[in-house]
Parts: sequence; structure tokens; C-alpha cells
Amino acid sequence: MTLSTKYNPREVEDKWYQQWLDKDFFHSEPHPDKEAYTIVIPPPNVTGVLHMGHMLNNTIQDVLTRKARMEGKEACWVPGYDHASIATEAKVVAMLKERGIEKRDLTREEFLKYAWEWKEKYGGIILEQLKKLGASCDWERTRFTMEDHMTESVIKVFVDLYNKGHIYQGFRMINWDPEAKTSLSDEEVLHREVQSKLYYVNYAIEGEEGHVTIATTRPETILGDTAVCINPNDERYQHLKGKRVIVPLINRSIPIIEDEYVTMEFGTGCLKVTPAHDVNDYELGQKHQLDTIDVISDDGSMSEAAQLFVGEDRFVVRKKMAKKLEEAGFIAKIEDYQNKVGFSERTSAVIEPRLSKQWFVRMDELVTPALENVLNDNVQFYPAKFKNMYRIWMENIHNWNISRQLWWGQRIPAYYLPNGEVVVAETSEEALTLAKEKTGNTGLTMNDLKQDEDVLDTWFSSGLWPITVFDGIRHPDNPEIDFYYPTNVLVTAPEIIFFWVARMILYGYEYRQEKPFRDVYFTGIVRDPQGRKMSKSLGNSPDPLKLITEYGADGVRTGMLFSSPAGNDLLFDIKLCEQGRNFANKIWNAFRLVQSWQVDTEKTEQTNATAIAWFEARFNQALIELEDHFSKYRISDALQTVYKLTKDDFCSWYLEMIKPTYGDPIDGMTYEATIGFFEKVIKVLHPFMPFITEELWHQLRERDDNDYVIVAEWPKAEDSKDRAQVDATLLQGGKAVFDVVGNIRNTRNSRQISPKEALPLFIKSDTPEVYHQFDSIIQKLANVSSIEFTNEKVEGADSFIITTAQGKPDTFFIPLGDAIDVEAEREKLEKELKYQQGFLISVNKKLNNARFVENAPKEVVTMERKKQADAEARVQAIEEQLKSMG
RNA sequence: GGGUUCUUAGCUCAGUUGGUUUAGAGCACCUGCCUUACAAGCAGGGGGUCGUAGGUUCGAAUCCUACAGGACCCACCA
Repeated sequence: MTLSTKYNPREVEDKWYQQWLDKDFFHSEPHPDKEAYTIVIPPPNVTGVLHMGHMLNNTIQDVLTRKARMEGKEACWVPGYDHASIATEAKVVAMLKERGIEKRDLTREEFLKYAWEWKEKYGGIILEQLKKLGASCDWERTRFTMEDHMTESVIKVFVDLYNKGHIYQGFRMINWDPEAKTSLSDEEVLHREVQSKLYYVNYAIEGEEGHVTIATTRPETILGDTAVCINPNDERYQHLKGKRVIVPLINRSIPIIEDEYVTMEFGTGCLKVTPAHDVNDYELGQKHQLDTIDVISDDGSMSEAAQLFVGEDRFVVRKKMAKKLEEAGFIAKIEDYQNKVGFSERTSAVIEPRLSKQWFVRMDELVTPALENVLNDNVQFYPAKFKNMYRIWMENIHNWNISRQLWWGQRIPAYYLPNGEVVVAETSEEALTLAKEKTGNTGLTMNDLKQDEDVLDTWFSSGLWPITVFDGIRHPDNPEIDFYYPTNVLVTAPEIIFFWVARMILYGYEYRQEKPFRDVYFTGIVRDPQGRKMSKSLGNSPDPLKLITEYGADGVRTGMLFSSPAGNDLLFDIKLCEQGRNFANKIWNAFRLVQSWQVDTEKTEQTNATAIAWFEARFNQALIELEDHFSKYRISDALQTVYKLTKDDFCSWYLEMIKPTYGDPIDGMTYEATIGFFEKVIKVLHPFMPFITEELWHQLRERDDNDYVIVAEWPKAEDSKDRAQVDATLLQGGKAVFDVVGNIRNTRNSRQISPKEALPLFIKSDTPEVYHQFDSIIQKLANVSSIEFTNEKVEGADSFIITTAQGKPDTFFIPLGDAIDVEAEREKLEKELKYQQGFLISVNKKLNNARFVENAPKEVVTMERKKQADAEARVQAIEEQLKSMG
């Protein structure tokens, strides 16, 4: 069989993915005898397209799922997508606009029809894309947050929270997005520093000469002023107490009020109060019973109440106001000023604080278990630093505005009666019954009920995701939720810790009396090599599917993971994918080597016994390390361990040790052992590189129908004491041998001796037995023609010194005859001597310090003593060497 | 303004309760090799006074303080 020297992912990826699907390997059912391992996907927006953040996030989930599956757990990774109320509605509106249709010309029903059509056509592309990455989701369980039973659950929860008093309706100051024309929660408002102006405006004092000067960044809101406020302790303004001032341009008379809220140092110490358009002003207004004049409409333009500039946008008006005030002589001065302004997370529109009637979740009680169980690590955050962030947010949490003035989403199940009363019920029928009870009016009909027009915040429903995907709200005791909940780990971005993670925890305790997941793994943000966030406008985000085509899914997956410390940003460099692809190629070629061998079952090659035992030990060691990394979600380190194991230990050392001379057959025992090792290596590689490993799994041996690596048994680390002892000796021996080989190769390099030229080797050692086992390995790896032990220095030879685990410095000689460069040799030795002497000084300093010997733990002192002895012996050996050189 | 966190080789990062660390890895770099598994490769090599200044300690990259610089989160001073 002739195989290409390059691994070709395109030929194998689709094939295996299809077979995995056909064999139903991704599918999971509750299994009483098995341990569940559950991950619910952070549902991407239904309109979403795969980006690098998804790639990272889902690769990690797939790695964890695949490993758990191989460990024999009932692994279940639930996929799905989110209706993403505001984002999707915006997209549908834009799409309609392109077709010449305005949202305002449509009824709710018409609009939703378009939206659903659109969703059916373009929705969920992202899940198809995930398949290319190799995601082993249980596709039969794919959920959408707005499918009927999910919505039913969400409504049920709303009604329940309402009945328990956790949800209320209120007329409050909320964040208004004038572009989407909806209210937003506090979390959906991003504050950014902007360069603006501070306008100092004079307000005439009513009935007398003179004026007061206020400072404002928003002169357009002057039209809505209903008071000017001073600090009662402000010496400068004592004379103003009880007086009134005139609002410029519109000549409204407003009172001067006093409140300690006003900072005397800021601006002029006089504050204009616009209760309709500022949170603080609103509170002042409440306290001092001020009028509220709403001068800005829902689209951000000036309303009738403003009297001036009606219908014009607030930012245009800001400039016009300034000009007009200046012309009329009201402006005292204008200063440059930097302040923070709130922007809509979705539309980037500047948020207007606005008074309106909305639905809120009262957070105080709900938050208690959610906070407590994170603080006590019942729910564990990786990395732990996010715990603190979470705590502070939870402790200062505000009530949650959950109503949105949108159509795409779950409609609030509140119904208004003709008398203005509200009833909340899961269905309109129930609402009618309730209404009749409440009013005593049995003549009420459906026509008398008017359902609330608003829909719920997307996060109100996605917070329920880990429960609703298993239908745990409608049927709290169903076998699925009992088996799969709580889930094992949530893998998500820190950006949505408050939006989503916190709310899932909160709902989990409210509706399951249990956490939704044991661990939360926070990934970082994927950035470009310059550290910039990837974005469409910068064009610095590679197309994931193109990457997969170019480097193979395995290459991209490993590329992403090569440098992705939990919770830290990942500077994504395409070079990493290259490295991943190269790695796949390396594995492929290791296979090409193995499959090229003729096997001679008669032949027995004893010399390979050491190599085999050594690799076994090394594999075992790597496996222990690997499990440790996984247990701490050090995915990148885990990959690094497997990478080194495969590339260095398996390919560079082991295969080179046992590789027969070209043309010679390999003995049966070695061959079997090698195939077995290859299988083990493939297994531990599989979570990271599912495709190439499945391909090789089938190439290595004939397989039964259901024998796939995806469901192969995960290797178990043997960590018995006996085993550890045997392994340690072997590994130490191996290490010394690699050191020897490295030194010989180095000698070749510096002397420009071809690797093809066999060299004799002499060893001066008190413990030759260390090397006996490895004789033939040294010969093979370093192309050594003969090994002889000697007690004397060998003349005319290049030399090097190695300290074995026993602490004896052994000297190695490679006779080079005339080729020897004495000066270079001396230089090398002197350099080495200098290092060892320096090292010895630092060790001696410690050991000569009585307080160190007294206070340091015994093991540490012993270790230092050994280091001292080793170094001394080594220094002596080097000195001898130098002396003999004359 | 409050809080969290980071600063280790040219780059990206490890360094797990201070002690096998005069500091490791990958990439990049340099040198030599197209050696019948692999040039998407092999072999070898150079490179860091651990942000700065103090302090604690027998011992500090690791703990404390200050400073400098960066990142992020939260916050209603117009």
C-alpha cells in the first residue's frame, strides 16, 4: 500500500463524521448503570455564523465530551440555539427593509410570520458548521429556545415567579434604546468614555436681577427642567434658597431646591434637574415632588412637550440648543469634558434614561443561594478569579427589567382587564377564569382581555436552558432531568457571566434546588496576533470554515488549543493551525512507517524489550500528568502533554529505537507492542484530533463493526507503588541515555561528522550497569559502532560528562584521532566547569548557613547535600579531564 | 471613583501550599542535514540579573509595600 507523505484531512473528515452519525455514537439516553457526563452548549444566536470564539469554545466542549465518552460515561452534549430576541428582530427588520417593507406597516402576526420564515431558512447554520469542526453533539436533542415546549416552560416560570411575588410591574426609570425602541436591562448597557462638552448656562433668577449658572452635558434636556438644585451647605448660594429661576428660551419658572446630593465642587455647584431623563434627577424629583416633563420621544427625537425643535433628533438639538442659547446670551462658557455614556449592547445607540412601565424580577431573595453556592465552591469557577467578580455583582444586584418592546420572543403572559387590572396566567383561558374570579364579573369574554404587548428578555429564557432542554420545568421528575442534571461543566465566555451564568445558577436553585453545573470553565476572548479583538470591521477574523478546509479540522482544533489558557485571552495566530496541521502530518507519517514494516513472527529481538518497557513507563507517566491537567481544566497543558508524548517520546525516541534497518522485517513481539502503543497514543489524541485518530484506528488493524476509537476505552494510568518504582528506574535510565545520545549528536554537529559515519564510544563509569540495558539503543540512536567500558582516560578523544541518577559523573570518550580540536575541547570543558563551580557556590552558601540547615525541611537539606555532592564530583571529573589535557 | 488581574527568552505562555529552578515549553531565530516514515521534516544550538524600588525570610519569579505600565469588571457627579 502506498500512502501519500501528507495527511489529507479532506478525504477522511466527512467520511468519519457520517459514520459516527450513522452509528449513533453521539446519541445518549439515560442509563441507570452509567455515570452521566452532561454539557449543554451555550446556545448561539439563531442568526449566528460561526466565528473564532465559537471554535474555541466548542472545541473545548468536544474535547471534554469525547474524553468522557471514552471513559465509559454516558456523555451527552446538548446542542441548540437561542432565539436572541433583540438581535434577531433587528436582523429581520433589516432584511424586510431591503425588501422594501417597514416593520411599522406590519401587524405583529405578519411580522412574526416573516421572522419564522426567515428563521426556518437561515437559522441554525451555525450548528451545521459545528459539524465540520467535529463536534460530537447529540443532534437528536437539538433545542431551540422558542420551540413550543420551551416557551411553555418559560411562561410557566414567569407565572410562578409572579405568583411568588418575585415579578412585579412598575413605572420606573429604565434604559431605553431609541433605535430598537425597547427597554434594556442594566447589563445590556455598555458604558464608554466619550469626549463631550460641558455647557455652563445662566438661568435668570425670578423677580430680581442676576442669575445662577449651571453646568450640563445635555443642553437639550433644559427643555425638560423642572428645578435647579443646590447643596444646602453651599455658602455661595445661601441667598438663593426659596427662590425660583426661569428656564432659558422657554421661560418656565422652576423652583430652586436644596439637596445634599449635589456635589459643591463639581461645575458651579448648581444642578439642573430633569426628572424625566436622568436617573438621579428622577430620584430628586420623587423626593422633592417635582413635575416630570418628558421631552424626548421613543425614537430619540424631541417630543411636543419640549416646545422647541419638536421631532428633531436629540443630538442635532443639542448643537442647536447650544447655538441658540449662545445667541440669546445664556451661555457663560463651554468646556471640553470627558464623561461616560451608556450605549446599547446590541444597536450601539446611545441609551436614554426614560420613564416607563415595565416588568421586573426582584432579585434580592433569588440571589441568595446562587451567591452562596458559588462562594463555597459548590459551583466551581475556572479560573477562580471570576468568583470575586460574581460575588460583587451579586451583592450589588439591581432588579431585572425583563420586558422588551419587541415582537420576536416569548410574549408576557399578562392580561389587562377593561378596568385596568392585570391578571397573569399561563394561557388566555386561565387568565379569563382568573379575571372572572377577581372582578366577580362572570360576563367577561376573551375580547375583554388584552394581552401585554411586550416580550421577555432573551436571557429570561436562556437562563433556564440547562433545565428546559431536559423538560425539567413542565415535568420536574422526568427520567432525563433526573439523569442528566446537574450538568458537569459549562464552557463559556466571561462576557456573559452576568447575563447568563448567574441567571442559570439562580434558576437552578429556584427550580431544581440544585446547581445547574458543577464547574464553569471560562474561555478567553480570541484576539488577533496584535491583541485586537476580532471583528468584522477590522477584517481580522479568519473564516473558520476556510481554516478547516486549509488545515483540517484536527489542525485547527489543536491550533486553537495550543495557546488557550482558561480565562485568559487567546492571541490567535494562523501559525498555530499550521503547527496543528504539521502535527497531524507527523502522526500520519509515524503510521506510514509502521505500516511499511514486514513482520517476521518467527524472529525475536530481545534488544527491544528495554525500549518497550521504557515507552510503557513513559506513557504511564504522561497519562498521570494528562489526567491531572484535565482535572484542573488545563486543556492547553493537556494537549501539550499529548503532543510531546506523541512527537518526542513515541516518534523521535521509541520508533527510532525499535525501527528495523531498511528492508529488514520487524519481529512479531515488537510489532505487536508497537501497534498497541500506537493505539494508546491514538486514544489519548482522539479528544483533540478526532478525525485523524479515527482514520488511523481503522488503518492500524482490521476492526469489528462497532470498534471505533470514538468509543474505545480510555487508557488507565497505573499508579501502584511497585509500578512507580520500576517506571522511575527505567525513566531515569532513559534520561541518561538520551543525554548520552544528545551529546554524541552534538559532537557530530560541532565536528561536522556525518550521522552516517559510525563512531566508537568509550565509557568511564563506576556504574556501567546503568548502561547495559541500553547498549543497543545508544548504538542505534547515535550510530555508535562499539561501546567499551574503560577505567582510563582515552587519548585523542572528544569527551563529555553525564551525571547519572546515582550521582556519579561518568565520562564518555569519542576517539577522533587527528580530528580532535584540543582548544575547542578545553573551552567547552572550562565553560562547563565555570557553571558547575558557580552552582556549587550557591549550594555551599546554603549549606554553610546554619540557619538554613536548622530551619529548612529535612528533605530539602538532603536534596541540597546531594546537589552539592553531585556538583563536587562533577567538578572533580572536569578538572581531571582538563589536567590530562595538559 | 471602587474592584479584580497581569508584567518571566524576540513572540505566546508554564512555573500548582516560598526550597530537586544560577528559571521551563512551544513558536520564531541560528547551524548542519533532501539520512528510503515525515523538508508540513530531522539533528543540534544561542537567548531571560523573572516590570522597578524596597521589605519579610535561612531561602523569593513565588509572600508584603510602594511605584510604573497594561487588561478587564463594576459605579447615578451633572
